[in-house]
Amino acid sequence: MPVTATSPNSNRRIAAEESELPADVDLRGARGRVLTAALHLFADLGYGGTSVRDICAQAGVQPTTLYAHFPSKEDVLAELLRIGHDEHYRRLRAALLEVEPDPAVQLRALVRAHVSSHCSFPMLAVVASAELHALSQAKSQPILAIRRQSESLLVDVLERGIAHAQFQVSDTLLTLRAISAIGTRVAFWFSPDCGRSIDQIADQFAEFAARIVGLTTPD
Amino acid sequence: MPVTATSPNSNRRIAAEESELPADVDLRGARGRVLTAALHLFADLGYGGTSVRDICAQAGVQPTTLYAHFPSKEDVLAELLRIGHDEHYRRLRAALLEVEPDPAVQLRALVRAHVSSHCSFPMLAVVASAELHALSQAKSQPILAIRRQSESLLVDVLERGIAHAQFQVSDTLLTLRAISAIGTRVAFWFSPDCGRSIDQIADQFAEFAARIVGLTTPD
DNA sequence: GTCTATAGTCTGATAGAC
DNA sequence: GTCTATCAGACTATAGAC
Repeated sequence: MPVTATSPNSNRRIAAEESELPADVDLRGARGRVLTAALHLFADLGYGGTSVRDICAQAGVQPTTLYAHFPSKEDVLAELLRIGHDEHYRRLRAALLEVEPDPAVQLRALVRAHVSSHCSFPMLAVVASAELHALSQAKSQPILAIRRQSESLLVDVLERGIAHAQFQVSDTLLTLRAISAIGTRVAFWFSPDCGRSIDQIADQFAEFAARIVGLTTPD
Repeated sequence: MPVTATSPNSNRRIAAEESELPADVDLRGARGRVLTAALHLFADLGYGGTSVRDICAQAGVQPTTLYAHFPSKEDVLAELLRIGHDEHYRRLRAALLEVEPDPAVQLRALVRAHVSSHCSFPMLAVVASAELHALSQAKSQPILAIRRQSESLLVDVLERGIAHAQFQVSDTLLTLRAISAIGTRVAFWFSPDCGRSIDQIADQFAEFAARIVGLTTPD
């Protein structure tokens, strides 16, 4: 397949134009509209580049209505990050539960879930990976805890694959970093118009992860 | 090697504490101090989270001195992004010129340069990958041009490797994205204290890139 | 819960002395 | 080129009516 859709002249940091929040988030009412508006603006302009007025204007409410639902602008970001990290962790865990306990199979399942989660919620993922630093230590702590849980799912699979001599890997941390990075960056360039389905991308990157740990594919 | 140094409780988006600018940047005088201060603050807090007053306070000059050297705060960011992209491109090109014209060798050389560049200038790299969106279209255009040049170096190598049937790759764009992502994310977690040297990381990730394109290593 | 009005602060940027 | 002084507007958040 040729190289296309390389987002040539735009300096937008996210290719996706639309984005959903996970199904369990209540989008009705002002609170939901504020969350949706904040998600779009934080993804596009960053937390610091977005004002409470911007969020409320896009949500179709007055600038003060935000404060009826959230203590502060920072808490809106914290809630979006919590939603995103929670959904991501649940998808990873669900993917693991669906497959047989073979490290190679589990690795592919985890990477597929990691990648498809970033494709399904690109704005949440961009905000999660680019705006966490805007949160105070106190508010980022529970989110970092979820992130560590998700990371440990992959670490455990890598370590089991290494212990079973299925994976040829000399440095677990670097392997973790490389495989994670591939998925993390997807959120920034994926768009439904990129010519590949989410499943195609997830399968391809699961294959790359398998190759990284030294699994060879029967062609 | 075990998993360590996973930056447990910090929500800083960059692990590196110190960062140099490339050697050809003049750090003497107020202009250099403003650039250095802005680099640290943009990397840590983002463009929108940093004020002109913050930059000048850290640089040890009065808030107006910035305007003697740059037309605006945005131009400070633009200059940092230009420096970073320029240095990155020159390192990629130099790496290519040093090796024999074999796609497998060239791929490893490019990835080593890509990774070591992000390790050597992590703050520049973080700002480049996380703050480009803060620039207006007009000011981001020349920077995006450099980025496309750098990207095409890797694309060309991938396409030659595929044409020579050395690489087993079915989707060039996804391969490009995966390999680029591994290097891009390094800037966010690398620190001299992470227990690996820049060369070790660059070599390991060059090996991962080789595996991704289907090259098998003679163990 | 949503509004109008606004407090108090910080913002990027400029004018003009030296 | 660096300073002091400052403008005009935008910022987050609050008070209080309905």
